[in-house]
Amino acid sequence: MDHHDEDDAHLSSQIVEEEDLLFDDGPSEQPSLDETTGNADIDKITAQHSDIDETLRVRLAGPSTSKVNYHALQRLFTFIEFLINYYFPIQAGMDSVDKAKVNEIIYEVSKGSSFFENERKKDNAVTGRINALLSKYERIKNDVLSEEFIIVDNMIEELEDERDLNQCIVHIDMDAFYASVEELDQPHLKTVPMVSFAFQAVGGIGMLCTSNYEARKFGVRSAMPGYIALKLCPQLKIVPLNFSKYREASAKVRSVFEQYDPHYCPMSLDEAYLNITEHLKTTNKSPPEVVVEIRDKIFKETLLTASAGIAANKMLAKMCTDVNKPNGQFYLKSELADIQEFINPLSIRKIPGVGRVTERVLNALNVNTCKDIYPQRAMLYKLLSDISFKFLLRAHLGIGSTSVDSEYVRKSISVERTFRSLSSRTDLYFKLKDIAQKLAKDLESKNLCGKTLGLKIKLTSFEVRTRAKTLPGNIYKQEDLEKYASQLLEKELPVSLRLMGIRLSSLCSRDEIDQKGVKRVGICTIF
Amino acid sequence: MDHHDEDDAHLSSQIVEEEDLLFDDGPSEQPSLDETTGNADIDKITAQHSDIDETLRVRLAGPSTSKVNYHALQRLFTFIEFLINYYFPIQAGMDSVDKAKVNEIIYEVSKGSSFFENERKKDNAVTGRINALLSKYERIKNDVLSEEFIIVDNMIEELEDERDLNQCIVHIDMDAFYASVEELDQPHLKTVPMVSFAFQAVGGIGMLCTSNYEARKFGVRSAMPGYIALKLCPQLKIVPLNFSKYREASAKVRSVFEQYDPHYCPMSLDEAYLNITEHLKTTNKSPPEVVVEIRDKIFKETLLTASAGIAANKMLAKMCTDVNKPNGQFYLKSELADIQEFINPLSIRKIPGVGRVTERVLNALNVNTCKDIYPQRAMLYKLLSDISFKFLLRAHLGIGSTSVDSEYVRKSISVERTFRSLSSRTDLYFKLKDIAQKLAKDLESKNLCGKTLGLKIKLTSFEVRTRAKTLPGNIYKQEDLEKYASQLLEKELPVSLRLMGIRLSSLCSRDEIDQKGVKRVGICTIF
DNA sequence: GGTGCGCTC
DNA sequence: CCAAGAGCGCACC
DNA sequence: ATTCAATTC
DNA sequence: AGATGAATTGAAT
Ligand SMILES: Nc1ncnc2c1ncn2[C@H]1C[C@H](O)[C@@H](COP(=O)(O)OP(=O)(O)OP(=O)(O)O)O1
Ligand SMILES: Nc1ncnc2c1ncn2[C@H]1C[C@H](O)[C@@H](COP(=O)(O)OP(=O)(O)OP(=O)(O)O)O1
Ligand SMILES: [Mg+2]
Ligand SMILES: [Mg+2]
Ligand SMILES: [Mg+2]
Ligand SMILES: [Mg+2]
Repeated sequence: MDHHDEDDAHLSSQIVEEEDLLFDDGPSEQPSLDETTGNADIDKITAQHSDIDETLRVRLAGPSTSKVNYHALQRLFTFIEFLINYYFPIQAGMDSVDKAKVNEIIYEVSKGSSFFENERKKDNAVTGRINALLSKYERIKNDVLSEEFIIVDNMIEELEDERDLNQCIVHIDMDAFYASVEELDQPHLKTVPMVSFAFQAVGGIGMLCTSNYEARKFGVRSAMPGYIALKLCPQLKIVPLNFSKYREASAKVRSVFEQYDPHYCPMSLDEAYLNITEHLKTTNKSPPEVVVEIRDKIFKETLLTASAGIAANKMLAKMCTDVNKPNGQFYLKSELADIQEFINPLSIRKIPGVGRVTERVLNALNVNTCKDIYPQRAMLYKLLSDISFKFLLRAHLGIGSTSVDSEYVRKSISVERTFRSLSSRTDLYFKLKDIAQKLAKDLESKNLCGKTLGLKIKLTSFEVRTRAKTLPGNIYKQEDLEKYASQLLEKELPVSLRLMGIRLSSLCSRDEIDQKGVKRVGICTIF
Repeated sequence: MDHHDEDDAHLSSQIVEEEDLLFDDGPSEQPSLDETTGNADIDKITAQHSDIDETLRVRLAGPSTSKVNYHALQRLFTFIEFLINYYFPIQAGMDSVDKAKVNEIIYEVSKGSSFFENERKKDNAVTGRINALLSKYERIKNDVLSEEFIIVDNMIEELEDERDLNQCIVHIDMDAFYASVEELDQPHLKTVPMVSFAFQAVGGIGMLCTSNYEARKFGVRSAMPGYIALKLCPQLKIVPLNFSKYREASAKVRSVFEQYDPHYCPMSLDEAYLNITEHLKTTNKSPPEVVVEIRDKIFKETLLTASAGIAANKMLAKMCTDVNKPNGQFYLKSELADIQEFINPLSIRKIPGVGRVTERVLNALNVNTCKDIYPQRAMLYKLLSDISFKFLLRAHLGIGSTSVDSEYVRKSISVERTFRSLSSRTDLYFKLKDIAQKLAKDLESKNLCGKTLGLKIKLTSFEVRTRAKTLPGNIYKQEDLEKYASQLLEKELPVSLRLMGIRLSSLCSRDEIDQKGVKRVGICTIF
């Protein structure tokens, strides 16, 4: 499991400013976008659907949630039902359209590739984990577990003490951020031709960073390789990234946040938490009215739309943002009953921190929606780690952190690159040098050094390995990074690689180290 | 009935270029838009709903169709139903929201005004007409009418001869035209604050010409007085008209039409028919592909969106445009079966030429949707005029004119003005002079003169009267217009008026008349 | 030909 | 308190 | 301290 | 044929 979000400890990956991801290596020709080749006999593929590898199919569909937006749908349903009853009682009938078709296409197009085989391996590993869990589950599922129920219920009481319903937390997330920024300069991308955005070009088009809502209708999503996106949507317009533009837009947005909460906590270029409790005292607007105002200012400032969630804590606020996603907001009142009503029907996948693997695991344990957590609590307590279990309990109770703070201490820094597969030691060492150089530059600009050096390699089979060494003192120079990384690499040879990366952790500011790299004793240390 | 559209005779009101509607009379202060006064206790009004005056309520709601878009809804239903069945079997329940509420508010706000009383009078008149029809209907409804069936079925055979399925007719209509043009210059109008557009200012805000789709959610429509729109939507942003901008945009759009059909037939600034049969021979694109291309060019040219319908004739094409209205298109294949399937479920109100009165009449005769026309054909034949009946038959059969031609001969020209009520003869004659002057100017610019002069007056009670006189020769000079109009007005005095207008018909070009105003003999006359 | 009405944008 | 303006067609007289 | 897997944007 | 990059956290060893 993960739960890097939502702890007392600071939210993970808070910043990720995605600086200079414009590469200086590799063949930097613009990928020819008119390459509308291989238009895919999609219908043929679609026809022959089989049920085997269903879980793989789902996994291959990528990490994005999709499925169904319960609350938004709920509103739609009531409105539709009203129309139906009011105007005519209608009866219809049809079968599958989108989701399954998209998954099927991705599956067929992927089949056979190294990537595919590696994914199959991972999938099998998950299946193994699940089976192990299930056999434990089988053993206990008929037990009464009265002791466990007591323990858990005490635990819940303790967690309840964490609950703070007095803060008004807002989560704001720009809609299709990079895509929308591009549309500002090229308004024709907004409509009929649907666009999306290439990340990098090694051989082909590379990976997509995001897609506009037009493209999403075709199943085109973040983190999808370009060539698959083109199968799903041959007209797809692909445009290269312009980080500086996104950073500019982000700065404008943040200047608005600043006005409502000077301690606002940015989570990425397009996303932040605000605690508007204090601001509310200065106005007689209601929370949703304030948030409309914020989004309005953002729009006036950038011509970009944002969505927002308003709730008692960060977890709930984030979940609320999803409810009315493009260009909408959702206000969850800080009442126990409202919170329960909101959380219960949601798929556990909507909990931030529950991804596709955790979802599969929990589904196997008959936990599909948040309301399923409570009746299964004793069983989950026995099967999951303490941290994971408490994470789920908090989610089910709608309890989360309310601390919104812009202070941020980086814990690691890294550079990694994918390339056409290499095996020769000289080629590898050459690449490694580039990577070390880039990392050294980054360390320089951030005035950082670190004691733990990590090497990451990805085999051509997509298997990933990491090796690390904690050194006696802090390093930051290119030559040091290269030297220790090379030592780690040496032990892995011979290998055929498609990626290498270097990471430095156990960081500290260079101002704090003496010449030998040993960290000076902090002034405020306790002796 | 009407049926000015869809005949062999040219489509009515083809042009209506809405020239210089910027008034030179009346107090031309900009209406104070911040006048957010009288914010309406809407909920109070809404609470006390009663069923009396239901038809009046509907009438007061204004002429726009609204109700329900069957085909669009059908698609929505099937998709929603799929989601429901696929993800969870849900049951909901709710009551009235929009339509009824809007009608109720309009009704309550209008009640008591002169306008309201006049509308009530008209409504009663329609009720009377319907009752007369119904008593005829009662007498014959149990007859077998076998003769009539035979006659009608022969008529249908004849009409079938008119059917031409070999043309590809496209109807294109810009979305929320004036509103969208304004949004180009003021993009912030696009979203949260909803906008709409004032026509004229006498005392208050005047009439709205159109509203953007945001405003339509509140029930704000074309031809609604501003003060009612503000009750429905107090945040409504009202902006004055800028005809020159709309004309510019229209010209750009038409330049696109020109490329696909040089004989395209504009029906208004934002609307035209094209016959793309010839164009299709020059490409291997399908009709919908060509239309996507057209709409795409329009967008690239103007940044405005258009909707389109593609079908075998003008009537069907126009109906198709409505199916996917904002920014969409619908292609109806030119197959008998498809046409029937398309037409049958539609409300008769969707037939262009069937307005709110005809709808009420037909509903009273148990004709609600187009498919009801056929079984009722003998009855309708006996109750309606030959022209009206044939009009309905054609609509039901999906038969319509395919002639698309830009030639246009104007049949009348007029100027009319509303003002704060006047009664004194001197005031009235003074106004009449202004009107005559404006008409003389228009006649000058179009090089026209005419033989029939009409006076239109609207009493303060909203009762409208027209008087006309056909003169021995053609006139066009301000003094002549004024003289004859004054003679007609004189006979009506004393009256208290809110509008006067002068119309000239039986037109001909000034080049064709001799000095006495008598039309010269046409060169091509047959003797 | 004159008048009223319905329809369209 | 507050409901447009331009144009066309049909029905009836 | 090391490694791997999961998660997020 | 073609499947990112930066960062965090948790679990296991
Ligand atoms: N997997 C990824 N790899 C690289 N960049 C990503 C990835 N996912 C998202 N991003 C970048 C591009 C996005 O525009 C930006 C913000 O992400 P996110 O808020 O999740 O989606 P989005 O803003 O594009 O759409 P939306 O928020 O409307 O769903 O972060
Ligand atoms: N009484 C009226 N009814 C309709 N339109 C009118 C009226 N008076 C003036 N207009 C003008 C304003 C409109 O923008 C323009 C085109 O009308 P129309 O195509 O019916 O609506 P629209 O283009 O505003 O919206 P949409 O076509 O999306 O329904 O004609
Ligand atoms: Mg976003
Ligand atoms: Mg985001
Ligand atoms: Mg329009
Ligand atoms: Mg129109």
